[in-house]
Amino acid sequence: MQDKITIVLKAIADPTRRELFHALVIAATAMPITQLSAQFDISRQGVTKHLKVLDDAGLITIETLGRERYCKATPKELKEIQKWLSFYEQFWDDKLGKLGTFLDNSTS
Amino acid sequence: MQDKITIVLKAIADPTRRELFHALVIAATAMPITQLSAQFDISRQGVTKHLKVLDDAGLITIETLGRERYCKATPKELKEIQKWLSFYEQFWDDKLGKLGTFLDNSTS
DNA sequence: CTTTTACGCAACCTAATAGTTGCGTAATTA
DNA sequence: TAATTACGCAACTATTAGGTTGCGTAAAAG
Repeated sequence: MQDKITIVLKAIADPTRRELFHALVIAATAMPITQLSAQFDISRQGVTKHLKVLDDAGLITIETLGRERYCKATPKELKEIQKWLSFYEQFWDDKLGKLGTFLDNSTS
Repeated sequence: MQDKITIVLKAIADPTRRELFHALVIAATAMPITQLSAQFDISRQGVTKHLKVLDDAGLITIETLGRERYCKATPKELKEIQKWLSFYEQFWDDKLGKLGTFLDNSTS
């Protein structure tokens, strides 16, 4: 299977999914799928598929209430990316320009 | 066309490309394609394709010297992701739990 | 009870991705 | 000069992704 970081990165790599996620974050309230998809010009099913991907990545949570399914953003999961990035920060302003080989304690 | 952040995120969303990028970062020296691809169990052409994607994202640079093409990592471009993430940091530990609507000054 | 609404499931289409192999060519080595 | 090496280009294949439509069903509204 795919590892966590790959799932999260793939989820936010799609611009439509970033928009969906963003809409949920700034809404700051849970929103049913139909209401959410009204803001986008793709079909409800298209939105549902994207939400599935976001859900699998842990970036949103979905809760059923009656016939509606309320989605809300869980941005905390973005820390996964922050964690991945953190290893490379040390190389950003090439403080460590040409130092040969480092200990490889980071994953992929 | 796709915007910058999408290109960068898609580039690092693939595990093989993250490995290639990582290998170049820790090598801390430019490396010809064949030498680099020797560390991977996909074909040279497969590696070349991935390098093209990383190059387009600005995550590596490639320089031709004689018959060889030297690749080196340019991790600075990861700042693009950091920038995207920064907007959502404020929501991480739900400091701003249920505050209604915020100003939407971030992109997608 | 009937109608509408919100949804999931499944089938389908198309385009993009990750990978391959074969071949040509320019640079290096023998 | 001849052989080898490093590479790009192109064609091909299989799988995944983003999107659609149609249909069934359970909940809510009339």
